[in-house]
Amino acid sequence: MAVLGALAVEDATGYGVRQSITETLGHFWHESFGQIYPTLATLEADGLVGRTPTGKFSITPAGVERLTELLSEPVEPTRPRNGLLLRLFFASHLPDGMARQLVQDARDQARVALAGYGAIEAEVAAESHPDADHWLATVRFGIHHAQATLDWAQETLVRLPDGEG
Amino acid sequence: MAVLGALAVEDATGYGVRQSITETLGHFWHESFGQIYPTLATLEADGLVGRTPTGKFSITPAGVERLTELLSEPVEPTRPRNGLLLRLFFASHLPDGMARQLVQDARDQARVALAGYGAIEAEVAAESHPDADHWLATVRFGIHHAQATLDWAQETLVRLPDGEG
DNA sequence: CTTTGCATGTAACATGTTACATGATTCA
DNA sequence: TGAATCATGTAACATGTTACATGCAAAG
Repeated sequence: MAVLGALAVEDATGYGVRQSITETLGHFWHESFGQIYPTLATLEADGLVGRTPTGKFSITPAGVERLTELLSEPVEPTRPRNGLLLRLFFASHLPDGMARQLVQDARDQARVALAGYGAIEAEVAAESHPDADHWLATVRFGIHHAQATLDWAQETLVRLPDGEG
Repeated sequence: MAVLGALAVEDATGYGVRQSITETLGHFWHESFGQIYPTLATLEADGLVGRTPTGKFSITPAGVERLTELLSEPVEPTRPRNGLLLRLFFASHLPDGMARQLVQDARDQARVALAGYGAIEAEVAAESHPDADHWLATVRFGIHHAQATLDWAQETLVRLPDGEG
């Protein structure tokens, strides 16, 4: 889905697909290197992607159809694995002060993320691409959640007694 | 880490460990069935857990030490896989109205989650367990993020033109 | 002329899920 | 007595990551 989607936006080499996924979808999706090339090979064999004269991969009409099909499948719920919350839950077994440190780190990361999203938001808004509305929606999701983490961290730092485990 | 942590809270059978993880840690952690039993076997072989006379697993002093060690390891960043945002990003290839539907579904789920968290929050606050502060912090995280999803969904529904792909 | 980035791929490894198999106990 | 829940485990399968191997091109 991610590979076909990336190619639906623009033609690219396998390397380029990976860059698109890392840079553009990076905030909400990832694909490892070892999956992209085999996937492209399969897609090509199935006639869902072809090659341009310059050697780039290019999505075919059948590929576009398949993409729509894939996107229409129900969203499968993600299984959570939040290492921060797991540690916080068992914080009584953590060395003194470490729980607090973890929350501070999360706060700092949220601040950085927030700044990054702000830049992307401005960029997308300026571009006026036909898909800008949807792209903006994904960025706004990131902003809301980064802000939530920031608010939570600040609230939690007030609530957790200083120097506590 | 999750299995040792669960046993640090109370003795349990393998089945019970799974229940603890599903019910108590469920909002931020999961372990599949096929992992818990092999893990328990390894932990027992390593002397990190033992058995009570009633057959339940019980964490040993060495196990507690190991738990602290594990919890002290750096939080490894999770690789994102957000099916909702992926679909939204490529929404121009989605059938008409489906993007809107996805956001509405997310909003409804966030509302349900929020109500659930509220109940848990009240419950934890009432218990006055020594770890209540930390447990509350994890619940508050869920509340902040569910609220973020709710706010985002409402904002997005206003921004996305009606009946749009 | 050498380092960085572009480009392609594979194979070994690690992780994680599902389905199956089995049986005891409890409750209606 | 039959269904649901408790309880334990394994084996096949699916998924996903890392390290390795290779080579070209551009920039400094």
